[in-house]
Amino acid sequence: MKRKVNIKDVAARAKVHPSTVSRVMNPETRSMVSERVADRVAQIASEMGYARSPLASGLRTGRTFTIGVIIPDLSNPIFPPIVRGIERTLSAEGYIAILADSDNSQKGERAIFDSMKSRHIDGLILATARLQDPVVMDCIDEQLPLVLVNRTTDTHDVTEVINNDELGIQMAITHLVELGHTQIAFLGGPQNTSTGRDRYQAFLEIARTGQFQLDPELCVNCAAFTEAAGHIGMLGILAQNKPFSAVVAANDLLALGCYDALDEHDLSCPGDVSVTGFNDMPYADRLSPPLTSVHIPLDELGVQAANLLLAEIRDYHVPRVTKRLDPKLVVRGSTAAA
Amino acid sequence: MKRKVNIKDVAARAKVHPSTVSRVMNPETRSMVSERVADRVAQIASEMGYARSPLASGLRTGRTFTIGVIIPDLSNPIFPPIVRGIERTLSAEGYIAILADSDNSQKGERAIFDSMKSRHIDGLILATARLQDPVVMDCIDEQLPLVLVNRTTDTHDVTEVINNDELGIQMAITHLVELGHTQIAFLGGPQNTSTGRDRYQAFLEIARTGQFQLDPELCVNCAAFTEAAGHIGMLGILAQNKPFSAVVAANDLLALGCYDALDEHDLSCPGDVSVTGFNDMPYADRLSPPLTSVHIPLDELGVQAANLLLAEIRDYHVPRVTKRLDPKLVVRGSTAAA
DNA sequence: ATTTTTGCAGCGACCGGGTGCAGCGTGTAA
DNA sequence: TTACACGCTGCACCCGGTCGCTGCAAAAAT
Repeated sequence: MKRKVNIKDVAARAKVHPSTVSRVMNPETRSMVSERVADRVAQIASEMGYARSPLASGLRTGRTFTIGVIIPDLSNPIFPPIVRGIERTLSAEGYIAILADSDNSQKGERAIFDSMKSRHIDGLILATARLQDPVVMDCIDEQLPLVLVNRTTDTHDVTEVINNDELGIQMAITHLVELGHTQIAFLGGPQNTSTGRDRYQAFLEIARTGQFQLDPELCVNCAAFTEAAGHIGMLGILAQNKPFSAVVAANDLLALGCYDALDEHDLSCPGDVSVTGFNDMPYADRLSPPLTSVHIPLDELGVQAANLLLAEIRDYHVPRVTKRLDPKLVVRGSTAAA
Repeated sequence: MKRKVNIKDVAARAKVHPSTVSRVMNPETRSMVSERVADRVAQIASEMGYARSPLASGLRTGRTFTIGVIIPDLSNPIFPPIVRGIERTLSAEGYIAILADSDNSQKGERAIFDSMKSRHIDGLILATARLQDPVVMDCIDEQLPLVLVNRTTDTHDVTEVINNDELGIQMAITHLVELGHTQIAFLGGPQNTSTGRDRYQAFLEIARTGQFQLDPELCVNCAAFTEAAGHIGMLGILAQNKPFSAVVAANDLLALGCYDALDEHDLSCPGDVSVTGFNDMPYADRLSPPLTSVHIPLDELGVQAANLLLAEIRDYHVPRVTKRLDPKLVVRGSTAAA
């Protein structure tokens, strides 16, 4: 391993004090050095291939230009686009992302968080939040900049970038009603997540406006946002032998599980039952049938989260905001007239 | 921000020298301290909530327990499972992954690599490799542990975990031949990547054994592993107006582009043309039609890559190996008898 | 001409741990 | 009783930048 050139090497060659080199190499302090000296030092530094060590400077300053990103499940196709948006935005500002998958476990999340904390991350982007989430409290206690993405919590005063779920559910229902559906089932997600709860609440809320017939027994909340859970949930709905002609799923993966359950009951989609998803995951247009879904600007979610976090890092006292991005409905082959 | 307890605080409370605490807290040096003292110090440290700072120790030792992971495109669905396998394996050993997406650009990859280098990563997992890749050379020059995953290079003496592409292509062809296809087209990938080249070469190789009719003009290599490129490539094949009844695509996304092109020519799959993909991306079974594809153990690819890297970190002089995992063919609805 | 201000670069402690070496006390063999 | 070995702990310096302070000289103000 070739020895790296350090600040002292540059200083010696430029016949200045190491601290002068330090000031030159740091954009924020460069103005403290006369232009003549600065240029010469910068020149020599680049000739010698000098690169600042974020480790050393981080040790002194407490800032590492490192951001933690915790997601619940990388194999859920909505997260890669979000992560990508985050990563792209952060790296443009000189930050890097350390990514971890909590595997949907509280314990895992805790361990990851501790490991990240010990590494002195400058901020955290959390996509795993439960409605009550100890990690969120910890961040607030320690004044660690935090942004929630996709999901939110019951804790106030946290910056978050989420989808407008109520609007999304509204659009799905309106679409189905316009197609003439009057008996609509709901396949929901885990109620300890904001996405699960909010979409469920929105469904109930809109039902109350009387656009369609609400049957509480046709509303089933699944244990997880997975195909398997959706499958089980949908079987539960079908087992009741009640009439319905459409299903609003709180998530695309649930909708896929729903496809399976319908298949098993020899029901066709959209012939017998129309299905709407939520998230518009990549390749939703390629599914069989192509899934009508509520499209969320995933990449944008990531970009905004990263930008808000950077703002909070620069000044911890910026006001906490909730960015609610509007989704749009993408109509495809899984919905048809009643 | 509450001040963190450091090694000196613990030392003072335990009435020992800081260096003793240091030795106790580091598993590798703990044996240098008598068991009595070690237990007491460890006890006090945990009471005080002491956590070692990887930054500080990294500065001294040059080891940061941080691994760089560079992938070409996180939105390509084969990468999330690989990343997940990597991340899971690394974190179990106390390492963390810093993830970056090179966006398929050499320049981007370079910049990311430099940034990672300056952060003193202990090793690098690269999924972006071109056949000639300067980053690979750099790693060797600097003796930075490196493992290539999914793709390989022309450079020797690099540890790599890749799929057995020849076997995969072989299985796809055999399947089609058994279905009675005699005129088979090939939709290849970029020839500056190993996966692009190897799959193409395998196709030519197997053609030479005479199992089917090879028409070089029915072999088109696309500019990228994307749907758009596959679409264009397939249109090129169709434009020749030559007879063929099956297409072997070097990648699932190319196969999707192929679906589109067939659609535009009012050809049905598998009715008029059978299509095989490669990678068996998540939800390939959900596509319309469900894609017959060569399944690669993606998660396992990541796990093995991480383990090999850890071995190389522990001892840089372990022999370089090439792990070639065997794929298997998953037959679905996109292939049918000729 | 003298004092005051201002700008610039040097100095050295410091961040939080790691590590070679010295010193010390005890045990053991000669 | 002396010599030597050995196990443990303390000491001091190191890693690579950063930053408050100081001193100095030139510029500006009086």
